[in-house]
Order: sequence, then structure tokens, then C-alpha cells
Amino acid sequence: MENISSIKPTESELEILHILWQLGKATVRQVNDELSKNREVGYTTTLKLMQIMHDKHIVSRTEEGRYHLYQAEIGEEQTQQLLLGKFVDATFRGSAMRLVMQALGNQEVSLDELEEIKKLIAEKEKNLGN
Amino acid sequence: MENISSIKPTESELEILHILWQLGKATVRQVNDELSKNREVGYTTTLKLMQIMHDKHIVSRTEEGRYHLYQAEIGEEQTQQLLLGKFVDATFRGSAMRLVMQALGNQEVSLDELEEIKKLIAEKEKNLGN
DNA sequence: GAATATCTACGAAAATATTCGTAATAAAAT
DNA sequence: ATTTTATTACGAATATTTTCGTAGATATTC
Repeated sequence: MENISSIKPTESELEILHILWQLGKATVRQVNDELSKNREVGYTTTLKLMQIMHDKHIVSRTEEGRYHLYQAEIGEEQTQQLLLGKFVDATFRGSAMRLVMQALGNQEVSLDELEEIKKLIAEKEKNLGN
Repeated sequence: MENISSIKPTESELEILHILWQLGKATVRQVNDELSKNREVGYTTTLKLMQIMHDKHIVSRTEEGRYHLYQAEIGEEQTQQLLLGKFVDATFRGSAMRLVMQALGNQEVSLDELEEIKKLIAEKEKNLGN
């Protein structure tokens, strides 16, 4: 990926990216099998999507004999970060704070997870305190 | 809105909703003026979008003389909550925790805001502690 | 009161995203 | 070696979202 901040995978592409992030390298068949666990989807549909993603350089591929092995070209965290920024802008008018408040208030978060978040806040406060 | 969990405003619709949430009631002209502050957009484009939103029952309208006065039919927090849930699923595979960590780690959040978040966490821990 | 401006309604074009059918090719099985 | 199976390439149909042109109605201005 050259143009790093212009990433905008569609929802379907994101589904495929998640599978590739999990599997590392995968054939269209493997990805399609994974997708099929959740919903009906034709093999050529998945193939086409992955070809488009290849055109867009968000996945790379190598030929292994007769197959193509696909691999994500953009990192999971990096992508989440970018999508998060856009989502915050679109839905929370740029206020990450409000997003966090809503997420903590209403989404499922466990006690252990809250502890981790507290640690992160403590560190962040230390840095901001400078 | 009858079918509350099937809300899925598009990005353009969300932009308009933000304006309506802010203004309360507004004419197409007012909304279009607001939109135009950010980007080029034709009046009839905005009109059409708002008509579609009316068809979908995500806004209501009353006739005031020659104008129509539009008003959001879905609440801001409620909508954000729904979109947040979908976003967490699509982008963070359902882990609100990871979203919060990333948001705190990389988005802009001030010291004061961190304090507020800490308060929220404290309360939530009290409840979860039961 | 004629011209101008400002609305709404509506259809359809344009842009984007998703789905799939068909053909070509290569491998595997019989 | 012929048939069956699995793969890629490609075009096109379908669906969704966004944009806008045109027409008709009603007010406003000169």
C-alpha cells in the first residue's frame, strides 16, 4: 500500500481482511470457506472481491503452482486505526471521548478489561501531564 | 422509527442527521447551507436525500406554509449506539475493549476527558462488582 | 401582471459495491 | 486419453448510494 491514509476497504473487503489477518496466507478457497461459515456466498464472488483487492493493492499474492496465495498488504491495527478515525468523525463528530464513553457505557466490557483500560489511562495521564 | 434496530443511515444521511440534531428543526435550505460549509453540494441533492430519509421514516416533517420543516426521528445517542455496535463488529470483531484501547491510545483525548472516563469506569466497576 | 426567485416532486444518470455466470486452463481421477 | 474437478479471468447483471436536471407550483419583486 502506497497511499496509506486513503485506505477505505468496503465491508466485504474488511471481512476478507479479517480472515487474511487470521490466516496469514490463504487461497480463495480457504477464504471462501471461512466466509461461508457466516453467510451464503459464491466462490466466484469471493474470487472477484479478492481480485479487486489485489488491483487496489490491499492484498498481494504469489502463485503457488496452480493456486494463488493471498496475503493482506495492510496491517490490522493500522487499518483499524484509520477506520476508527473516520468512524469517530462521521458518527461522533470527531470526539473520541464521546465514543469511548458510549462504548464503555453500553458495550460489553469485563472487569478485567476495565483494569487494562485503567492502566492505559494512567500511562496516558503521565504523558499528558508533562 | 418503528424497526429500531434496523437503522442504517448512509454516510450522507448521517451528515444530515448531525445537522438536524443540532438545529432541531430545519428546512432543506438550512441543512444545505450547513452541508455547503464543508463541501460542494447541490440543493436538489440535499432535498432528495431528505425526501428519501422521510420515506425511510428517519426524519419527519411538517409543512409550514410553503416550506417543509424537517426533524430527526431517531435520537443521536441511540443512533450512535447502534452504529457503534455495528462498527465494533465489523472492524474489531466484536471486541469493544480493543476499540476503546485503540481510541484511547491514538485518538485525541484530553486530561479532563480522561478524568471523566475514569469516573465512568469506577461506576461501572461498582456495578459489575455485584 | 410579468418576470424572477424559491420551493417540492420526480425520474434518471453516475458512481460505487456486490454477486454471479461463462469460458479458458490446468490438474487429477478413472 | 477421456472425463471430472478445481482454479483463474472477465464481463456483466444487480443493488445501493449519490448527484442532479427538469417540471410544476407558489411566492416575491419590479
